Amino acid sequence: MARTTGSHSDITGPRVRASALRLFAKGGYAAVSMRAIAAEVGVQAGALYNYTPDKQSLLFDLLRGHMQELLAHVPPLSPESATAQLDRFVAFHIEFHAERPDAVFISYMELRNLTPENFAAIEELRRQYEDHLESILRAGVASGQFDVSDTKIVTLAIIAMLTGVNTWFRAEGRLSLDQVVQQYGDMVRRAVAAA
Amino acid sequence: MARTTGSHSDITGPRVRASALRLFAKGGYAAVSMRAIAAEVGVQAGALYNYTPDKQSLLFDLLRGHMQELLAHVPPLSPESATAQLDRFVAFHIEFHAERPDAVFISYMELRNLTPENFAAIEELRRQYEDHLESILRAGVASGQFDVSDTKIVTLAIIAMLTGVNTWFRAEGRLSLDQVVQQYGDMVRRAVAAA
DNA sequence: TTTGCTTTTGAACGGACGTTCATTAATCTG
DNA sequence: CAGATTAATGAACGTCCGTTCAAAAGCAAA
Repeated sequence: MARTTGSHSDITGPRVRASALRLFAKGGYAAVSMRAIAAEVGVQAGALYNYTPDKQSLLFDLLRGHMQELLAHVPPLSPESATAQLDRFVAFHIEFHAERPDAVFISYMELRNLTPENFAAIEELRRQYEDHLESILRAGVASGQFDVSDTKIVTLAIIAMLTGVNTWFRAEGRLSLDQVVQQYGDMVRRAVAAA
Repeated sequence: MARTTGSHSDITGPRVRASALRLFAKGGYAAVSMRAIAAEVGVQAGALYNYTPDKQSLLFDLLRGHMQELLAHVPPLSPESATAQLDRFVAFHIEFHAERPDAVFISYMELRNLTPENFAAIEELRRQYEDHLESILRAGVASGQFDVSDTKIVTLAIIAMLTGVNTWFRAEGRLSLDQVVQQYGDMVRRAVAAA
């Protein structure tokens, strides 16, 4: 046997990435073999190398793609009030992350399995995202809407809190995503608002 | 060669656990081999099996030990004001976690490498810790000191925020641990305080 | 229908993995 | 000092790993 009937790179390529994402999220990069990914796609291990030069690139491409999509969708800074922008950021972060639990998970868990160069590239994208939120906080401090003594720390605290939603939120659970967004919006607003 | 001069289980045992903790935190459970742990201890791989029945037990014992120590040290509920108890909890959580970055790290990252039974045991300990914070929040709501509509969510949000400190805090950094505790105490207090 | 391109197979490579165990040396007990 | 106990070695087990590649087969254009 060799090429199989109906095989096309336009179909197999996305399936390779989807299976790798799912399996890396479930079992961890180091514990998932190329053969396991191939089995889910329905090909032999050798065929994966038509779609990635190696296993490391497969991981890196997934993380970079996720971070680039995150940056592409974050609501841009605007002349609106800082409070409105912060509300919008909270809603965006929770909703965007809720739609991509696997990608979010590996973006936090598999950083240490990147080569140093690949790690640095992802960290740079993450820093850009953090800077975005910090800009909103700075604007609020400047306008007197927020009372925050250290915008860097509060940035990291807010992002950690929001991303934590992914560890427990289930669409079929007690609360709707909208309710979660409301609750976290309240907490964040109160944590930074000027008296 | 066989038994080496100066070898004692009282010495080697702790060194095995310390090396496993350090290497699991640095490289991940799946990526760290028994031979790598043995090399750091200074023995052959076979000698590790005097101290653990297998690799999985080594991981589980580290996680369980960490969670048990956490529960043993958390300030007990008291008749104090809820606000004071919450402040104390925030300080405790940040300080306890800052002292054990490796154990904290593997307790979050390596859960999926536990067998289902071992995972359930750790989750139960974690639940106890979360319940402790939620009891403080409930007490504050009952006394009118806190305004929190969903104590479960706020519990998870606070713990995620506090644990996030470990991802960036460095003792030699810009802020002292005391300053960090103050900042997070402020944020948490404002996020839950009644108007 | 032929030709060239695309896609996959399946075997093979060397190496690393967790774990076991007979053997042996060091240490402790009395 | 002798015997019992403890602790480690080092080789071996079967298995799986990431990756390579010649060969083969499906597909598309002429």
